[in-house]
Amino acid sequence: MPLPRPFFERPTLQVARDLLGQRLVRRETSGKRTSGWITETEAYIGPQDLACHARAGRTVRNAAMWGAAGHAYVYFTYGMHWCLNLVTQADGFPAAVLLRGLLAAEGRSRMLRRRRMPAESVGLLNGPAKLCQALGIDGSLDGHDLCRSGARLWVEPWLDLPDSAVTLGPRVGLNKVPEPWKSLPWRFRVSPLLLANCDD
DNA sequence: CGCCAGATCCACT
DNA sequence: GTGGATCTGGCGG
Repeated sequence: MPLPRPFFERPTLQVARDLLGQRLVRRETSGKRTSGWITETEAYIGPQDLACHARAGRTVRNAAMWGAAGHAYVYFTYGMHWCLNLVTQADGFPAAVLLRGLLAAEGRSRMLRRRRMPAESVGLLNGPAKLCQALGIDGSLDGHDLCRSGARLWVEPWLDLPDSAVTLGPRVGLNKVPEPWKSLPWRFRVSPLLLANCDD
């Protein structure tokens, strides 16, 4: 059962926090599943957030972020990478959660193959572009409804983590973004100690 | 280990 | 024409 739309309609920081420990599931045309537990997220909230793609208003690229919660916002960057966001809050307000890291759950060998990595390797899903490549997520899923039955991509409830298992920090890769946006603690991670025994 | 250049597109200015 | 919510491999300490 996918997480329902009301989960995503809440404040973005809450959604980013609560997505940790839940499971992102991708169903391919073959019907096969690949999935992973969410270990790292970032919140991007509104036109005034100067790190958010919506800072310059609504564009073709960021249109999905302005739409209803519970949809995917998938964008292309650096000439070769896709990144996945989950749209939050009210229809008409641009906000989303960037997924930055997963722990492999189902379909590890297929994910390794898509990433062209040998078996036994680490670093399979620890990055926003890596997890998209591993799960086969690209621009064709931009605007995809994660809450509809028959979705190709959705989030399943799994673990509810206590606050003691969550670490906050500044968002990553915001080189030219001015303060205070650059340093706001809007990055959420499952505490590294809890993942110390886990490979990807 | 850490630092950094190069890869490689496309939406936006 | 520009530069990015990134990744990888190469190089030096």
